[in-house]
Order: sequence, then structure tokens, then C-alpha cells
Amino acid sequence: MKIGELSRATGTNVETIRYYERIGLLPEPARSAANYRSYGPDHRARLVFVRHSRELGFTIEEIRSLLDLSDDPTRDCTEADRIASAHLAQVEDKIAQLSLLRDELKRIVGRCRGGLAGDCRVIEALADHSQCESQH
Amino acid sequence: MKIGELSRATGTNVETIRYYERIGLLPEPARSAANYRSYGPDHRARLVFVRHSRELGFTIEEIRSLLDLSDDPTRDCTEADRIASAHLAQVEDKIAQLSLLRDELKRIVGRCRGGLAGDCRVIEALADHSQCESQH
DNA sequence: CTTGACCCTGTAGTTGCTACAGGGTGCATA
DNA sequence: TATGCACCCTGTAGCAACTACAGGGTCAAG
Ligand SMILES: [Zn+2]
Ligand SMILES: [Zn+2]
Ligand SMILES: [Zn+2]
Ligand SMILES: [Zn+2]
Repeated sequence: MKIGELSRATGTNVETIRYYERIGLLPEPARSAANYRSYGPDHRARLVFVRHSRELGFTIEEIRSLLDLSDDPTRDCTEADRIASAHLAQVEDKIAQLSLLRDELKRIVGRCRGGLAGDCRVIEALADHSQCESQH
Repeated sequence: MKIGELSRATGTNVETIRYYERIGLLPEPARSAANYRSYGPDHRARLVFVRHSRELGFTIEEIRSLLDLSDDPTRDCTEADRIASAHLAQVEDKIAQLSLLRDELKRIVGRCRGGLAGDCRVIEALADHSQCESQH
């Protein structure tokens, strides 16, 4: 299949596919006489893996390691577990951090009673972290 | 005060302060005979405002608008409220989205029983979104 | 008078794409 | 046969919000 078909088949931007090839995440495919890229089912599966992992928030470097593992089925899978667990922990950290922000923002937004910017509690709160209740 | 002092006083990287000046978020300060930047309390307050807003997740463009408002105390503060509320909504969206990811990642990580990469349920789950329980 | 801490400008790197510019290819239609 | 049009190619630049130099100047202490 040509790059446009692969793009439609996987919901991936054409430029993104070329980008993944450039950074070595996808192998260089064969070329047609007109120098068009020509993909098979393996390329497609690999791209699906990459896209799905990206949707789950893995970084490109993490995906690179995961692909290395899945390329060599005789290796131990501990590494895959480690990467996924570390990523899960990161996501949980991020949620905790955003929850602090959310609470702080709620407090700040709730203070505005309308009126002039000079008296606005929102602007005042942004200027002064000591009004905050957490170390966000 | 010199840039290094302002940096220590606000916990902001020196390069970041220069960056904010370059993009017009901080005004150009006076210069000493040796061409060193020289800051006063107003610069400091403005930088504190910027850093605190950044810590709360506002974008530079949002902060620019908020600074404009606080520069003109006779304006109506509705705009400040609107920016902060919109930002709060975005943070809540992000938390919801990350919570989906977290649940999906927990399921995936829980499947690994150790062994060979070829049999690893983690790698299998990454290759196949239909095993997921949500549209993350 | 030299060492070290600081300051200056300007530019390039980071992450993960996205968006052209400026060209070539392939097929259908008038 | 010409001519659209959709698609493909390479290479480069842009986004956010910094961060990290390189290559130089300034200043006080020892
Ligand atoms: Zn207000
Ligand atoms: Zn705060
Ligand atoms: Zn496993
Ligand atoms: Zn999925």
C-alpha cells in the first residue's frame, strides 16, 4: 500500500508516518518505480503499535524500547513491565499535580465578584502565592 | 538589582528572564554602565506574577492578557475571570483524560506474568486497542 | 595580575509533530 | 493530446516554553 492508504488505514497523518521513518521508529519501506513508499502488513502493525502507545502517553523513546523487545520475542519481558509501570506512575503523579492545580484554580475563580481589574481577586491571587493553600 | 539577584529572588532561571524580555512579557529594564540589566521592585512583582501563573498552568498568551488587565486597573475584570475559568475547565478535561489512561495502563500492567517478550500481555495490549475498555 | 563569578548577545537544541515550498507521477476526462 | 487533479517526493521551518551553549566582556578579591 502507498503512504496515503496507510495513513487512512491507521488514522495517522502522512507527515507523521514520514517523521517516524526519519527518526528510525519505522523501517524504510520498499520503493516503487516512481520512488513511492510501498508498505506491507508488518509496517502497518508496527505503526498501529506506535500510535496506540502514543495515545497511551508513552514517549517515542519508550516506544523504541518496547519495539525492540517485541522485535526479539526470546528476550525477557521484565523491561516492558518496567517501562509501563514507570509510565503509569508518571501519569498518576501528573493527575495528583493537576488535581492540586484544579483545587487552587477553583478557589481563585470563585473569588471574582466582577468589577474593576484593580480590585479583582483573581489578579491579586495570581500575584501572590501565599494566598494558595497548596504547594502546586 | 542585577539579573542574577532577581533570578535568586524569584527562583527563575536567568535565561528564562531574558527569554520573557525577548518575547515582550517583561519590559526592558534600565542598563548599568557595563550594560548590565538593572531591575526594581516592579519588575520583580511582574516576574512573580508570571511565574506563579505559569505554575498554575496558564499559557504565555493567557498571562499576557492577564498582565494587560492588571496594567490597566480601570478595565472590567470579566476577562480575567473568563481566562481563569477556561483554564480550569481545561485542567479538568486533562484530569479526566489522564484518568482514563491511568485505568487502561493499570489493566495493561496487571496482565504481565513475566516470561518471554513473545508471550508478553503488555506488548500484546499495546498492539491492539480492541483490548482496551475505553476510548482514551 | 590572575582567578572566578558574574554579565552580555546570538543561536541551536528539546518533544512530537505539522505545514508548507517546490517539485514529480499517474490516471481520467474533454 | 492536453490538462486537470489527486497523490507522491524531499527539505526546511514552525509551534510552546524554555534550556544550553559559544564566544565574548566586567568586576572585585587575593
Ligand atoms: Zn475579578
Ligand atoms: Zn500558588
Ligand atoms: Zn510481560
Ligand atoms: Zn487502547
